[in-house]
Amino acid sequence: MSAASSPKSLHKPTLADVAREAGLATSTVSLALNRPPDECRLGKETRRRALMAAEALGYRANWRAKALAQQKTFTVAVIYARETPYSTGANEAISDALAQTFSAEGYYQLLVPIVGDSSAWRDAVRPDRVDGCIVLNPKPANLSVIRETTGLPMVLVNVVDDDPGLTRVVPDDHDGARQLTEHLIGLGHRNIGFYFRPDEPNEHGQDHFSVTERIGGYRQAMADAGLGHRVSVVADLDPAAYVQSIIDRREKASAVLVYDHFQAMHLMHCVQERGLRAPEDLSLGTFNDTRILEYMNPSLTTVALPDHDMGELAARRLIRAMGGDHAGAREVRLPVRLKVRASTGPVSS
Amino acid sequence: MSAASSPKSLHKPTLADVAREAGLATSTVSLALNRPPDECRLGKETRRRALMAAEALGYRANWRAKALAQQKTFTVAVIYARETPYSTGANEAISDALAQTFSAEGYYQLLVPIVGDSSAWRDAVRPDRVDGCIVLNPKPANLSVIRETTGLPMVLVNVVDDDPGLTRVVPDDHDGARQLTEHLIGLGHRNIGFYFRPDEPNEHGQDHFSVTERIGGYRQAMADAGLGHRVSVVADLDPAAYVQSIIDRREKASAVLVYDHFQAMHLMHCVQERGLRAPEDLSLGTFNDTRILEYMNPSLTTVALPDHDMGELAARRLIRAMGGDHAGAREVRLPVRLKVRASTGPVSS
DNA sequence: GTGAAAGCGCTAACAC
DNA sequence: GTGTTAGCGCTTTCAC
Repeated sequence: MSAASSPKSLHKPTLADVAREAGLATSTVSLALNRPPDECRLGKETRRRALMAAEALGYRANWRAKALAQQKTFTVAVIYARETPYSTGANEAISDALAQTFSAEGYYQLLVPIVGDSSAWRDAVRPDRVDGCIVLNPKPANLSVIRETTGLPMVLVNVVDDDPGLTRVVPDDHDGARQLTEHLIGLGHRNIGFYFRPDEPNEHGQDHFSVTERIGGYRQAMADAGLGHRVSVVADLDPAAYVQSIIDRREKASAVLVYDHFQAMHLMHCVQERGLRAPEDLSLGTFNDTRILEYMNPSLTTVALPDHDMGELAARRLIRAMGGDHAGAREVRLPVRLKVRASTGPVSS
Repeated sequence: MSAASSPKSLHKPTLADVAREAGLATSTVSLALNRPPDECRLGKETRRRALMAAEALGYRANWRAKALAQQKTFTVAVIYARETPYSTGANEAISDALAQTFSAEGYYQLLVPIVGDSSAWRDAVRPDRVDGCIVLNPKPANLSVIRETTGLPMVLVNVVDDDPGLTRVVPDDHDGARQLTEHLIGLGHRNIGFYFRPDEPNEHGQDHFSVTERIGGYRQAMADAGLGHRVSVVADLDPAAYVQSIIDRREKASAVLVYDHFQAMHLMHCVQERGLRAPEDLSLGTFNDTRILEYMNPSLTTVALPDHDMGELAARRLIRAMGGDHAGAREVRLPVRLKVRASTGPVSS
């Protein structure tokens, strides 16, 4: 009688309420509710009584209590950099796939923006708060902090890192750049540039790994075609200035790979503003396949990353890891696909 | 001695460990750790001992246990429709503001996509799981389900609804459409159309409220200018067909309001593909201010919604509501701003 | 097979 | 001021 909380009509029913209703012990009801019929020895009639009572009271196990008792939260943290808003452009399909997969598997997602001081967001990534975490698109500077986050199953998405202990899912950016470059070479281009505009001089002076990868693929394709001496990577001009340098012939380029879709759109804008035409005067190819690239005039040739697959695969790997299964390759590199559209054409000079 | 778990070096220290280390009771340590010095009567020396011990052991309160004991999770659910991926276009700044505000206030965000059967996501929105929820951009069909979610403080973002019990933060879409229409009228246009492409015939046949609002503002501005008879809302043609109807003169329009930025880009694409020029042959204005609209050629005139403010305000209102403070207007309508760019110009005929 | 009881780790009354 | 104790609601040994 001491701890017997009376089943006030507005009070959510607890396990104890159900047990009383069914005339059983709480432990018995708990078993009936959580274990598959075969996995526990429970009288058929007993089980039925328990289930009926729960049903009758509209019982739902209290999530908080369950989390404490089971030492699990069925929640994963999705850590992302605020500079590249969650699900923008490249991240859109990734995050959608994460959401789909995790909710299908009964996991909740805690959205954790990396913002400011690391102590703030590190708070969310603790074993008593989440069961695992996905790290989306981190820059090297953040990665080093994240790497220290011990004791949590973790999968990195879209990051190349040489720490062999970390599981990661990445797109084959290197190959994408190679494909795009070869496509341009195939169109007769010889003077092909790579344009990239760093976000901002960040503290650690390190760009996202994909910059390196894409430039690498570009260089290699150029070298393979005997055009190594024509390689030109420009990273210190704003789009308008870059276009000007092409017009002035200081920069010789009939085709340009642009680091990402965003910069490509910006560059295209400047190109047309200065009266150049694409692809007649300049061919433009880029990375990421967001739908709006089709709506540009001309529509943009781009390297499509396997966003959806990356998200789904990362989620599945994490779920497995949280289950204790750490098998499989540390780095999974997924293939990309070149989508040729109107912004790249034969060299015209 | 009975319940004294030995402080194994790899075991996370608990309150009991700290208490033992400090030679105090757990309750005392709990007070010292959680209450501001003035709010509780604790010996200066005692408090110091408690803090030192916690520090020494690297103690962090277990989140799960705290949640159970306090009946709070310091987590809010952010419910959004998967059809409009979280943070795409219009939502980008909203979700960023939510993230900023909530994390600054110590709240976690649970990301809850509305996908498929409502039972799946309703699971996340229970008082034992989260302390409150934000509902982003819901369509009427979902809204009715959400409305039943009882007992949770809730703030709707970007939805007009006549249920007086629900707090909501909305942009003044009606006024935006009015401003844009007046802008076009001011440029000499008389035949001004409104173009809108429904997503898909959804089950309930209801469009997002902003459709109604924007068309309403457009109609009103036309009527106010004595152009009521020229109102033409087209919703049953795809962009290409609509452009064709303009070329054929079946549709008389020298200017068009397009429902959103996405459809506007698509329409612009079709316009240019058919050899029309904007704004010379057709002026185009739209809604939502995502950066890429500037990169279009021509850049697009648009009605910018107060995304950031909406997000921040919604978060603050929810935090207040979770604290028990339900004061303030049920509907907060935030002003929008017209951004005139290159896609709208004087009528040329 | 079923039930009693001991936690999970913390907070909050209430004695002392 | 500080310690004792009783929960928060569920899971899970372990007797019976």
